[in-house]
Amino acid sequence: MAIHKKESFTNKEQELAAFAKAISHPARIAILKVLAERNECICGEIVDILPLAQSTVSQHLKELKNAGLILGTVEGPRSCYCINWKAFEKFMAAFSFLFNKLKVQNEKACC
Amino acid sequence: MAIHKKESFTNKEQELAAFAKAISHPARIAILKVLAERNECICGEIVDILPLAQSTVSQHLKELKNAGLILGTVEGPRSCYCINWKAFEKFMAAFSFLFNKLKVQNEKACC
DNA sequence: AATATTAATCGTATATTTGCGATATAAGAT
DNA sequence: ATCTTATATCGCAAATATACGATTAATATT
Repeated sequence: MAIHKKESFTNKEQELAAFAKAISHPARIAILKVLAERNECICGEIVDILPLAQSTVSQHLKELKNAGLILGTVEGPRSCYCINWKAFEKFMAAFSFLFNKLKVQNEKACC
Repeated sequence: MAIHKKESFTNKEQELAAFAKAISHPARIAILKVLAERNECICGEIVDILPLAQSTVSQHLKELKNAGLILGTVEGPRSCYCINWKAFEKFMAAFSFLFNKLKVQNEKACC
């Protein structure tokens, strides 16, 4: 790749892309689903549910956390995660804004 | 990676992830924006607008097309693209369904 | 027919992602 | 103090993604 071109795009474009990237893996979607189903914050449970090694799950959790989609706190020897609904709503709004706004304009396909 | 684990997840999880992956790059979001702004289907215009080489833009267009988010037809020596609103709506619905449905259940964060 | 224009594809270099085992860390239990 | 238990991190291998220039293909133009 040699040169990063992502910087040439707008902040909004980058933010939306980063959000999409965070949920662009089925494992991370599965994790979000588990976290959303139980209000109780889980962690090791996710490892049991997903067909992935503990280290891999931990890595996916880290990515989701870095993207701001989940919150995590240490509770003794275990970690408690949950969905950050606010971040989620923010991104959903940005998403809808970008594409619904535009949709009203034209609607019909041309090809 | 050696072993693909994506197959271990549900179809819905994979579809949603694939959709997210398609829009997980700022260049592709920028392309979608351009296509949505003009009902007229563009192609070479995108190359002029984006800070990327023609081959790179073509590659991004291909990915968007493969993901079903845009439609493309050849018009003589040029290609005409436009947004596939139906696919977009379908995925937006799946998206909202997955996360809004769950959101109603609990709403409050626990961490 | 020869040339220009437009876009797709090929080949290639580099970067990033994904996944795992091994190890480290940190707190609770014995 | 030692031993579990739970989780994060490190180091590595393999796969994918990103980007570009060069080439090809297909159609208009001259």
